[in-house]
Amino acid sequence: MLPEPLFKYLSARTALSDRDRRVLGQLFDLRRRFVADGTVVLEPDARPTVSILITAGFVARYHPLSTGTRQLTALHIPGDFVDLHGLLLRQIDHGLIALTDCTFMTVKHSRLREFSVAEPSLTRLLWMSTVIDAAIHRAWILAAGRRRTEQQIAHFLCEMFRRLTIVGMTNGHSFSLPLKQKEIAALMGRSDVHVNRAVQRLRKSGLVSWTGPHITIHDFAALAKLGEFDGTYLSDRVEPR
Amino acid sequence: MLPEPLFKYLSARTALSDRDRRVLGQLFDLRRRFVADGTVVLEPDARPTVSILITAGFVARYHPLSTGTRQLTALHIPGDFVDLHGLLLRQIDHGLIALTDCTFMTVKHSRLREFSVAEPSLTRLLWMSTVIDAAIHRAWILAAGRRRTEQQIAHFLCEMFRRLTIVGMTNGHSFSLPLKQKEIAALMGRSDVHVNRAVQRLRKSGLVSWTGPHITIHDFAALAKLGEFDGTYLSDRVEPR
DNA sequence: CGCTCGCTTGAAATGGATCAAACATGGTGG
DNA sequence: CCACCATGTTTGATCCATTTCAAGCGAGCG
Repeated sequence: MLPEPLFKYLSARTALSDRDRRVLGQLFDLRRRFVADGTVVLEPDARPTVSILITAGFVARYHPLSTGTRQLTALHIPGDFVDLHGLLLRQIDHGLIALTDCTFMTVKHSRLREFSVAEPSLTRLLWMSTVIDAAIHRAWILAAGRRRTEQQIAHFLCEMFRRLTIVGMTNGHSFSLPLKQKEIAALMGRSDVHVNRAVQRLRKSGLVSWTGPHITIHDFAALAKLGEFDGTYLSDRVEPR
Repeated sequence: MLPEPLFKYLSARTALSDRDRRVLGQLFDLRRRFVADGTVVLEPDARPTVSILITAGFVARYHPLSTGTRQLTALHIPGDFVDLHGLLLRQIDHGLIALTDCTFMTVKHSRLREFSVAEPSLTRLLWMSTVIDAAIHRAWILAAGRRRTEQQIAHFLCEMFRRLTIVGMTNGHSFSLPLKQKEIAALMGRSDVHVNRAVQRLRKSGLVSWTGPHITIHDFAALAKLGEFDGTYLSDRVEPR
């Protein structure tokens, strides 16, 4: 069966027929993979032969730094194909690390290659998902260039809220973001101390409640304005393909 | 005929047969497009029906800011397909602006869709080019995050040198980068004044000569070390597909 | 010759990094 | 049940990177 989060991810962007669902579902290997919080899912110089779909948990792309630490450059959630890149590029430029306990499904690259011959229209949907990733990257470049960390985090919260909503992981205006502030800092490319202060300022502004992993956005419009968030790049609307 | 820069771009990543060359070449519309420096090639909310390949000149992706200015988030050079995104996503989240006089070739989306049915293997090559774009974006997120401006620029120079070399636009250790410092600042997400000072420091370090658009890298290895540049993400090696 | 544009310089204000320590927590073993 | 530890969050102080505003410089061009 087509994993539920992927179904939601795709359904938010295009109409899927029953056949599409069935055919896509047949892509995946039967065995699921479970990994614990903190596991390196893919080493930076690996040459994987399978692609990974997240069905539960959070995963980050990381780049090793000369200081020995890692900078995170992307955050992936259930429904995200984290490693289609490996199908197109033999050598991967980054690693993947689980930020929570996770469940994956996998697809063999050989299977994906057959699929691209047999199902060009559905293949374009997978292609689309990598293009959305790129759009998200550009939004992050933009946000990183913006002046205040507070705005950058506001933007990040808006994005996560929208992405999590698509896969059904929000509850009203609330959602769970099981990341340490240190990890958020690594994602924002800022120091953890500074991120902490920015978070506190956001809380004081009354736009969001944020205790531990539990986040509630009280005023999405205002938060979006603060972070200059425009969700167009997430392409979450139903369109013909 | 297959445009020369695209041929070089692809050849650096995979082996192309004569047939591949011919079939790819037939993708493009016969008419070329010429646009002048400063032209907005694509408005941020456009819904293009063609994709654009750069055959000459430099193009940037931009995002309008609330201040009325534009931040640039990517720089594209000859051989780059700048707008395959439009094929996969109906609504574009950013604009394209010519930073120099440019020449383009275009492909109709309808043509690309047929192509993806008829030529799945070559389609994966186009897909690959969008995945490389994403990898470049991640490298920029990284550079914008933890690095000082000087290092960020060093990284940028290394990347441009490698990318321009692939499409045959370097001459020994020299190349032409016809961008104003203001535009480079917009790409780096930094102020123009600060970029200027960082450039001066780079010049003083003796690693590069840089007068106007003319850049010479005297010590690539040292520059790469400074900018923590690892070109893996550009995937410029010949690999089977 | 004077104007414009892009590059350069200076000084003041601020955001963010870094180092170091205090303050929660929940979890563990005694 | 409590003392203790580990982990994550918060606070404070200092230093440096970067922005902003403002003005000077130089080359190319009508």
